[in-house]
Amino acid sequence: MRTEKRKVTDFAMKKVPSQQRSRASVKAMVQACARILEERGYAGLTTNAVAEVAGVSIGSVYEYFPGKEAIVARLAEDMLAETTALLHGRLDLTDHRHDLKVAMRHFLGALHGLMCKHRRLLRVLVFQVPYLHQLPATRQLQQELYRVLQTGLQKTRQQYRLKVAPETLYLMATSASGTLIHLVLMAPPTVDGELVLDSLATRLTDWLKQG
Amino acid sequence: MRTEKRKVTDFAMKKVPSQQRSRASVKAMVQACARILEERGYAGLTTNAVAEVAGVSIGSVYEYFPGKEAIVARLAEDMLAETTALLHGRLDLTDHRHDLKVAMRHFLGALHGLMCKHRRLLRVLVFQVPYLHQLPATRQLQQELYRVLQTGLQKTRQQYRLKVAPETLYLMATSASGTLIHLVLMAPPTVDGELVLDSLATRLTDWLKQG
Amino acid sequence: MRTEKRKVTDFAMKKVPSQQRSRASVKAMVQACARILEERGYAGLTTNAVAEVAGVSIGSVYEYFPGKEAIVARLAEDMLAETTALLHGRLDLTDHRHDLKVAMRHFLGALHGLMCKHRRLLRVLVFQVPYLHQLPATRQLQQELYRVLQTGLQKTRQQYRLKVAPETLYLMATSASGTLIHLVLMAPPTVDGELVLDSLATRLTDWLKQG
Amino acid sequence: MRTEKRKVTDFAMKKVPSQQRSRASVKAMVQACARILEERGYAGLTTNAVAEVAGVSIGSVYEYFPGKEAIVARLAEDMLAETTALLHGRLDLTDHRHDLKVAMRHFLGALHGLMCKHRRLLRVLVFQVPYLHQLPATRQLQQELYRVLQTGLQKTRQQYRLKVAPETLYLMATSASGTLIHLVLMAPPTVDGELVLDSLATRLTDWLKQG
DNA sequence: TATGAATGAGTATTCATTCAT
DNA sequence: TATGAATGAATACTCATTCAT
Repeated sequence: MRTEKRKVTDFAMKKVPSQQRSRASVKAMVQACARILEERGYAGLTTNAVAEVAGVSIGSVYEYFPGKEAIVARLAEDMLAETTALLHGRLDLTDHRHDLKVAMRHFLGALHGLMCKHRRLLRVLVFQVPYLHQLPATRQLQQELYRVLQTGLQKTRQQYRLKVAPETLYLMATSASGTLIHLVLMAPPTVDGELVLDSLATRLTDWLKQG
Repeated sequence: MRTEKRKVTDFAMKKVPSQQRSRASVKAMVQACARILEERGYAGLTTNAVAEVAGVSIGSVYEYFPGKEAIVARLAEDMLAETTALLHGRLDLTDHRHDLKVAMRHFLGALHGLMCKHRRLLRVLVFQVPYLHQLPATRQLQQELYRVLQTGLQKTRQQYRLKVAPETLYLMATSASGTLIHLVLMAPPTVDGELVLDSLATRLTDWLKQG
Repeated sequence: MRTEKRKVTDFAMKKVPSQQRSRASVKAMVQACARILEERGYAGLTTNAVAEVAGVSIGSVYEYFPGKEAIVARLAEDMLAETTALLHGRLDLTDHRHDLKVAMRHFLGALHGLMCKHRRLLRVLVFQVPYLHQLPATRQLQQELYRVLQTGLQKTRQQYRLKVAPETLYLMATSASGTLIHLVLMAPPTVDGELVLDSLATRLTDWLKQG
Repeated sequence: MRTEKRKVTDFAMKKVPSQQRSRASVKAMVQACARILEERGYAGLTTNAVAEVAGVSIGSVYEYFPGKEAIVARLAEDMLAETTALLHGRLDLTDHRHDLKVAMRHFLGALHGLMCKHRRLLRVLVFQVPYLHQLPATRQLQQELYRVLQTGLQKTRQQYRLKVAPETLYLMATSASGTLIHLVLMAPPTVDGELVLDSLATRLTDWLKQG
């Protein structure tokens, strides 16, 4: 029997590990996936490589994941969780500050730090994974960012009696994230990140006050 | 990208060999397929085995065939051609004889001989190949057999002023082919094939005269 | 210690289930085997699939069976038992009737009905299971059929004072079973099964009276 | 003689086509490359596919390119040329206008139009080609953009007596290109591109006047 | 006994690349 | 120069079977 191929990327895990042993295995696989992406790029990510680096058999990989795409999806989810946790923490900072610009700077700095920490991995995810934007985690991250920005600014806005048009908010979000991506992944080493962040925070704040 | 599997058995060749070299390669692959089926059964038929036995690279196999099913299909076509050639020759015999029973006996004998020649291969094709009845060659063979029988008997019928109901013809065909298959593939060695063929010819002839 | 390359298939159960629960499990496995064969063909029959469909663990499957071949063998035995029971019942019919043709028709009808009931399963068993003819149940079934035919006809023969040569009996048996197989598994839907059975019964009876 | 495990990608053509026919072949290959990237993604780009779609032999492909990376590089160069030509044209517009904001809007609109025209191809290049940022054309494009922006604004600046810090220029460039990429490749269909461009032009102009 | 996590040999298939014609 | 047949290393994925719990 021949088999026809059709693109039906499946990002869900086949089975959720319940026992302790299997949970450790799955964790090792996801970590192996991250390491391989960093060191060899997406072209170097093979299921066999994941198995080898994780120290499990290839059979075990397919026990839990339908293919490497699902491992990447799981990795993205872990990164999303880390980011979300951080953002929520930084949001509190926003609340307690009276200076909008300082709060903004903190927010950007936190994001920037996290992105730098995973720079190599991020570069591969952004520039090489063909289905990154179909990943549930990616969609959630975008929503999350938007929500955090909106909620955070809402309070500030009330404080400052600011009104922000949705258009402006969208522009701010893309402008900020675009600049951060650019800064982290593409800027030449001569560029001083801290200065760019300062400048970005200033611009965004001004923008906001005028929007 | 994951790929979904759907049963879409493809029996057609990917490419028809045009150059002499490639035609020799394809022939070697089909012969290898036959040998492997005989010696290891259908479970032993792998594309890698075909390549190895044929003395070509695995890449060459996939150059011409989409999968092993297509190689089997091609083998079946070659066997069909051999059978058809034989039947047509034997049909002439039918024409020149005046004794219906003798003609029938010759016809059955010829088929039986051919089947015995490929006994091992036939056994595997009939009892192990899951898609044998979907093969174009199988359908053609059935039609061919039916046609040969019909045409051959038509002349005899005119000679003898016999009338044969379609129901009877179907029964004769299945009865004959069933018995032959049984005789060639399943009969214990104690059974005397020649006697069975004699008896079958007699029965069929009587049947015909009464039908 | 001989290690054969060619696996020597083992059709026997490892352990006979004694407790009620074990027997239920084994029954579930065999039924799962039947369902899978019907729905996915022999290529789809894996020990893991059997375990899943049967709702038991893969470990339990190997507790009772040395491999999937033994499960198929067990399934064949169950089918043999069903067939034997039916045939014996139908044989009684033969005894009480005075018309040989009617009795023969009943016999064929009963067999045909049973085969139709398991048509899909039968098709897979006959055309895909490589070791069907090595199965104890298959051999027994053949013997049983032969025996039933012989015994049944013996009485009839005495009644009618008929004498049947062994050659004829063999031909009748293969002719009948071949036609039935053809009718159930390969006939186009345009063929009227009842008519074919009528015709077959007539022929066989005539045959018998002449044999 | 060092043999690197990690293949050192070669982006240069093996041979520059001199004859007319060769030039047509190479053009066909590059166009085929573009079509395949659009329709099948980078994973679908194989040298064999390029040859087939271009209607040339696989041997010819390797006659001119050392591998598919070089074909992509050549494609990128063609796109660079198209972009450069357009930008230079739009730059003239900037010169002749008195309203900075309108000029900026035209500039952004022109870029946006070009990007939309190649949206599918651009998406694959940006998000799937692992070596996009190593491509000579990519580096040149960045320089070109920066240069155009700098030159264009220099004149405007003189006109308006504006002074722009390098930091601000960098921020403007990344902010603009990031927003455009986001708009063209990632924005949900609900986003009104024209409005975003208006807003972006306004912000950049204000930014400039304050910088 | 029963479970199911883990194993890894084995199979199908692709695709960059060479080279005889 | 151009062709395209041939190669084979590399990759995805399955499934029979074992064994610690």
